[in-house]
Amino acid sequence: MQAQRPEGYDPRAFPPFAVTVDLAVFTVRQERLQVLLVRRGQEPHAGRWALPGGFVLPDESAERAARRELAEETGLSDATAAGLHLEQLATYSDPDRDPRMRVVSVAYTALVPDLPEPRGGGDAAHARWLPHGAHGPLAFDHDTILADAHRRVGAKLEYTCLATAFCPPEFTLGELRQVYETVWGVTLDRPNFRRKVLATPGFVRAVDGPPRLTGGRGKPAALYRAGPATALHPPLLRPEGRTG
Amino acid sequence: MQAQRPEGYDPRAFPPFAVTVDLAVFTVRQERLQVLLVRRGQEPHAGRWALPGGFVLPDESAERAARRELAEETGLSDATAAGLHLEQLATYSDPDRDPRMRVVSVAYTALVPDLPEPRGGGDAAHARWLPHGAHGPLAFDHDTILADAHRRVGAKLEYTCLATAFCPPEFTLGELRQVYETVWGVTLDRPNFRRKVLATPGFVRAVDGPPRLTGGRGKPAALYRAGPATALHPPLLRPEGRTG
DNA sequence: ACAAAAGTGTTGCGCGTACACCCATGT
DNA sequence: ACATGGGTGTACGCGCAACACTTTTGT
Repeated sequence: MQAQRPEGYDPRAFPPFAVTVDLAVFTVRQERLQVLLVRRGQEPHAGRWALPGGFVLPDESAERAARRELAEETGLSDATAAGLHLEQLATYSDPDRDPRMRVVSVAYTALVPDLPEPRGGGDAAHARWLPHGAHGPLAFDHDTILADAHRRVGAKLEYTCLATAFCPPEFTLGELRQVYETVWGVTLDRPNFRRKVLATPGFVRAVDGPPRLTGGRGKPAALYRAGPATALHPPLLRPEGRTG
Repeated sequence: MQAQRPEGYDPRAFPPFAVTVDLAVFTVRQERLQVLLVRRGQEPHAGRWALPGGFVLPDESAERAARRELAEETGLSDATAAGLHLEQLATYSDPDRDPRMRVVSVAYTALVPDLPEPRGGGDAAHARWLPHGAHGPLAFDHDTILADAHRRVGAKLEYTCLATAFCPPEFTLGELRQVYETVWGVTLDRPNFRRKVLATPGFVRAVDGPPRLTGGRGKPAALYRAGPATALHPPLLRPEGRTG
């Protein structure tokens, strides 16, 4: 980019771009995929739901801005939010995506476990979890962003160990399987899923202490923690055809 | 992002961000992976190689800016450049990535066939193909961008039909295999590769007319064109372990 | 004759799929 | 007793890796 530059470096000489971050935050809750959304109070798109987000400040990277916004919107402490999985998705730059001015937005995807309902500390008073798809059309191009994020998350479950990011620190294999089934919208064969996960070194580590717990009815299940592995080899392919 | 906004909409009220695109353009040439680079004439990083790129104009999206720059740097007509594979990679926004001012750059990856050496029409006088790795440290954070691009391309070859983007309109299976071997840095079993490609519906279509051509010594090979398929199922996994 | 690359055949193993079956708990 | 979910075992089949082998060109 810095190859040849038509004029000097007076910042005012460049078209005024605003740079923001948008967050597509997912969780699995009540056997449904849920998205963190805020309700817009002003035009444009007043009354619609939108992805949380905000401006990138002059001295922070987009990643830092995204993590800051994530902490604010979820109402978690910065320390807790620092441990959440956050990943850059894509940048949306259509000149008309915001009618007010030129806004380029770097979208991030976050995967969080089943957190308490966000009682935002001040800034994000009405950030709420909504089931994915159970909200009307979102503001701006956020429907596109959300669809891209969902596709990305579904694809990454196939070849990474990302699914543990949806789970609490200790979880059962049934809960982990629930993540896959919810995100993909399919049902998986329980025995095969179990073998697949346990056969992948570093995916999960068994908790040896009290090796069982109940999730309601049925036989108590062993507990596991996320392992050090990040990649999944060979991949855990979802049934049926492609997603794209 | 537009959820709550601290002040009005005077563009001057926002920190001055410049938004640019950087291009990681790959080709396979002489059995090597080559990258399109420009030499910097001014500080900072004068004399170093850098990725081609430029500013996003006020009324164009980043994608359009990238395609415009691609046409300029390769010296191709807009019509030809419009057919090239272009894909958003990621956005780089470290506050210190450019010492002059705050520059947020959206990086794109392009895969092109073995084009004639770019004799840039004016703007890009010294854009050149260099073998990947045969250039010193690049300017700014372009080493990071290039490494990310290479990793992305390698991964996408596994589960997409993208490899044909490196090939001319008609190509032999040997040339297609060369793409995989060059990008991955491995050697593939020829018979198995052939079967794998031909068994994937829509990956390639045989050219029936004059069904052979010579690439030097050896038996003449049948010619193929890229098919309509974009995904590759099941994937064509590279040998050995992961890339990350 | 030899090298080099295309194309065909064949075999065996690994892994995933699809089941059947037992175990432990709540109602 | 029965439903529900956890955990173990097993058999079938597809896909791929790893060869051997033939064909067609250039030198």
